[in-house]
Amino acid sequence: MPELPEVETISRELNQVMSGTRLLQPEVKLPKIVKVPICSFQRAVTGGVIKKVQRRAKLVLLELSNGWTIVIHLKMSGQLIWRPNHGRLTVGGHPIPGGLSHLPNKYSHVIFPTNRGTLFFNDQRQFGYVKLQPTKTLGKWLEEQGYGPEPLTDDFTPAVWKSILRQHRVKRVKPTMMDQTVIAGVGNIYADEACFFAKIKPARRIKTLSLEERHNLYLGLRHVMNLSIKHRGTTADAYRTATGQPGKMQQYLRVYGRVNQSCLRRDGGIIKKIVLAGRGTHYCPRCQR
DNA sequence: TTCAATGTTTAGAC
DNA sequence: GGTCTAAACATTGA
Repeated sequence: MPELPEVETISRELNQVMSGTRLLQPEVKLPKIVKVPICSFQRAVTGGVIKKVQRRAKLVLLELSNGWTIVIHLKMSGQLIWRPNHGRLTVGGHPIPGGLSHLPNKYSHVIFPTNRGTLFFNDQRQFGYVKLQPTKTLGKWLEEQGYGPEPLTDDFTPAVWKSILRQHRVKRVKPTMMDQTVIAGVGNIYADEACFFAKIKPARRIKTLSLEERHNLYLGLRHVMNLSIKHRGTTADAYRTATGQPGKMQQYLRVYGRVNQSCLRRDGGIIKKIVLAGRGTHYCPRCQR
C-alpha cells in the first residue's frame, strides 16, 4: 500500500521508538506471509536486539544486533503497529475495522513480542511479506533485487535522471517511473502527482519529452515525495503514520483521487481518469501535455 | 453484483 | 527482444 514517503515515515518512527528493543519469539499466524521456514525465522529473530530501522525502496528493514535483518514489504494493505508496554501506540498502515483497541486482530499475521512491547504486522489483503537476510550481505541482496536508485538521495542528480530516461526512450512516462528497477519507491499516487507538477501527460512517450520537461519531472518527483515525507505520508484508505495520526499529505494531492473535479491550476480543466499499466491514472487534459 | 483499491509478478499478445 | 495488457494474489467496501 504505502509508497516511498509512507514507508520512510514508518521506518523513521519505528526507528525512534523501537531501537534497543529485544525481540522474543515471534508468533506466525499466517505462515505464507513469512518467506522463510518458520522455525529458522523464529530461531534467527528470537533474542535479537533492534539496532535500527531503515527503508530501501518500499522495504522496511529492521536490523538486529545478531547479524540478521528483518525485511518487510507492506504491499497494498500492510500495516505495522508498535504497542509499547508503557506509552503511546505507534501505527503505520491501513485502518483496522473497529479501531486499534483490539490487538491482535484477524489481520495480525505476524506478531513480534519484545521486552518493551509488541510489534504487529497486519495485512488485510495478505500481499505483504516478511523475509530475513544476513545484514552482511543485505547490500548485495538488495542489488540483486534490481532496485533502481533512491530518488531523494544527493547522488540522484538531474544528470542521472536524464541518463536513465535515455535508456527508456520508447516507453511511457508513468509506468517507467513506477518501475522499481528504474527508480525505487515511486508508486501510483506520486507518479500521478509528479506528472501533474511537470505538466506532462502520464502516457507520453519518453522520447517526446524536451530537456526542460525531463528536468521538471525530476523536480516534480523530488518535490511531491519530499513534501509527503514532511507531512508524514498520504492518508488514503485511512493510512496512518507511526504515531497513529493520519498523514497530512492527502490535502496536498492535486490530481490523485480528484477525477471529475476542477484542475487546481484553475485553467478550466477537469481531472480525467484513465487506466495505464493497469493502474488508475489521474491528470488534467488541459495543462498536462 | 460489479468494480477498484498507495504493489508486484507473470503469461501472452503484438 | 521490447513493450504492453490483463490477470493473479485476497479482501473489503462503495
